[in-house]
Amino acid sequence: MEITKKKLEKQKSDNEKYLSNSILRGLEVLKMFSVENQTLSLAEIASNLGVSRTTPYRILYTLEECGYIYQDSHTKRYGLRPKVLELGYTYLNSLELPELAAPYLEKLRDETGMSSHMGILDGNDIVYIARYPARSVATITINVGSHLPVHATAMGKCLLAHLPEENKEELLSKLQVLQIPDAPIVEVKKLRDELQSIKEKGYVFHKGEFETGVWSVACPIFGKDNKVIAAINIAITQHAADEELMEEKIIPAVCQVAREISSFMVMTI
Amino acid sequence: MEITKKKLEKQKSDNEKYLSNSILRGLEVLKMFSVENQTLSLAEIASNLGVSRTTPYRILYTLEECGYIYQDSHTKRYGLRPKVLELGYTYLNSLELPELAAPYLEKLRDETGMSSHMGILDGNDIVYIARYPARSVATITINVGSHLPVHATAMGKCLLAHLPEENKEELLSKLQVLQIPDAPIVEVKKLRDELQSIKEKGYVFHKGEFETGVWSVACPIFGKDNKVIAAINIAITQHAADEELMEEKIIPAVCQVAREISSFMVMTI
DNA sequence: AAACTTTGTTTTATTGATAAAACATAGAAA
DNA sequence: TTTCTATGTTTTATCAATAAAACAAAGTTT
Repeated sequence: MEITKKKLEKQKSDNEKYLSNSILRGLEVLKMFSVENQTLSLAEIASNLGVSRTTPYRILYTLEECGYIYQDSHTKRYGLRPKVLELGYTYLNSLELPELAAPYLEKLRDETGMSSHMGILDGNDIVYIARYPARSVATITINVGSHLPVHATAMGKCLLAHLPEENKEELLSKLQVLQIPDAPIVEVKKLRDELQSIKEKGYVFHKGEFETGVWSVACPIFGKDNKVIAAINIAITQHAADEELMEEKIIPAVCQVAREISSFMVMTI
Repeated sequence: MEITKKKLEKQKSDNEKYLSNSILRGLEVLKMFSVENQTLSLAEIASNLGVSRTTPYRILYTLEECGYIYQDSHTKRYGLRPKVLELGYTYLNSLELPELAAPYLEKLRDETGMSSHMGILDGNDIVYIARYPARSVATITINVGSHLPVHATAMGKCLLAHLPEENKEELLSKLQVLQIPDAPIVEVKKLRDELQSIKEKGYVFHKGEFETGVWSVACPIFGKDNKVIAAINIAITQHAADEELMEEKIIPAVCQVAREISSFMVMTI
């Protein structure tokens, strides 16, 4: 009993000794709001955090005072304010990537009539950094800033396939250990074979799989030294998709635009 | 002496009693990174915060552990990671506004060859929520998420002019009290007259002024009940601008697109 | 090479954040 | 209505975050 407690304390002082609960929870609160939950009550926030209502009461006071959230004086419910954009945009603005690729992605969207995206690697995830939704009414709704497990998306696999061997293996073993919930199970051997064939073909064509109901064609973008730096894709809802069209027109179009972006990247960055 | 201290303590317990320093500083650290300062050292962050190095040391440890920042193992310097996008994009994704206006803003950009933007009101500020940069090389670089004082921009004045009287006066008095640094001095009487004429004309044409070297044409966007909900603009660097072109082509084009967006807003939202 | 400066990191006393409890209020159920 | 439950708010004891100081290591200046 004594020993167990000591061990736990030891672990804490090794791994979490400098973790700040206040900051952890403050950021968690900001991330708690979503398209589905645009407003939240104090009780909801407290329950989501798994703490008493005192803690978020103070956090919410602070965030409101800073202008990141507002409180409806009648319903007492909280919601995000535009100022939260300041937090992420400093990062996005520091990237040249989406800016430079914008005209190409728009062209691709207009040529195919489907939504085009760009994503980069962040740990085990693909992060969407640019998005040009199809002009049609029913469109794909994966937004800029979204994170998805790298092995669950066409863009992710595409990026993974073209990574240097050492980085690829490191990521694969991490994915196997984690076995991320809601994502497909990682069978490393199978995945490794798939990545090999992706690398040879130069593109990924997903018909459904993880992104249920979505067809997706992805290609890698290369920078200096022929290193993969990003991926682009075209996505369309399954019921609007046509296999022949995809094979004959869309895949070549995505590959073509990816090559154009890559050669532009090599020239500029 | 005694009394002064007591007074200060009283004030604190009234206004700041629930303010959390940890959260305040954590968010300040995230905002400290910029296009100019993409990486920062512990000492720089501590000095910017005006505190000892211990505090940011802990904050940075926490933010790194959460995946919002990284530390270069060699230089020891810190930088933002893509995960910070998660903080702001939940908000942007909850807005229909930029999504619905996108095709119109793109059209406007392509017709004029200049950068188009959309902004909304947030307290005393205009926040940019959509941006379509000109396809030319030298372009305006006011990014989505940027905040500017409402009376310093064409979009801001445009929005302000069409606000209901009570809200307008409330904002004007706030602006006068604050006298925001780096922004033009607010002479309420003069500004009120200007807003009146803006409301009659229906657009704002800025030749320079606060946004030095930038010409800008802004129009209001109206939603249900004819309430102003946003503004759009076209911006171009001064040396590329042409007064006759602006007057004859650009201003009518912006007004036309603004009307189109407004009538679409009334129909949909 | 020696002294100085700066930077990152660790330790400890003090200050501030948190949880539990108590309270107030409002809406739902009896 | 009365009771009950849920929610927001305030108070106080405990626990975590902070500043100051001390330390180690690297880079500069002398």
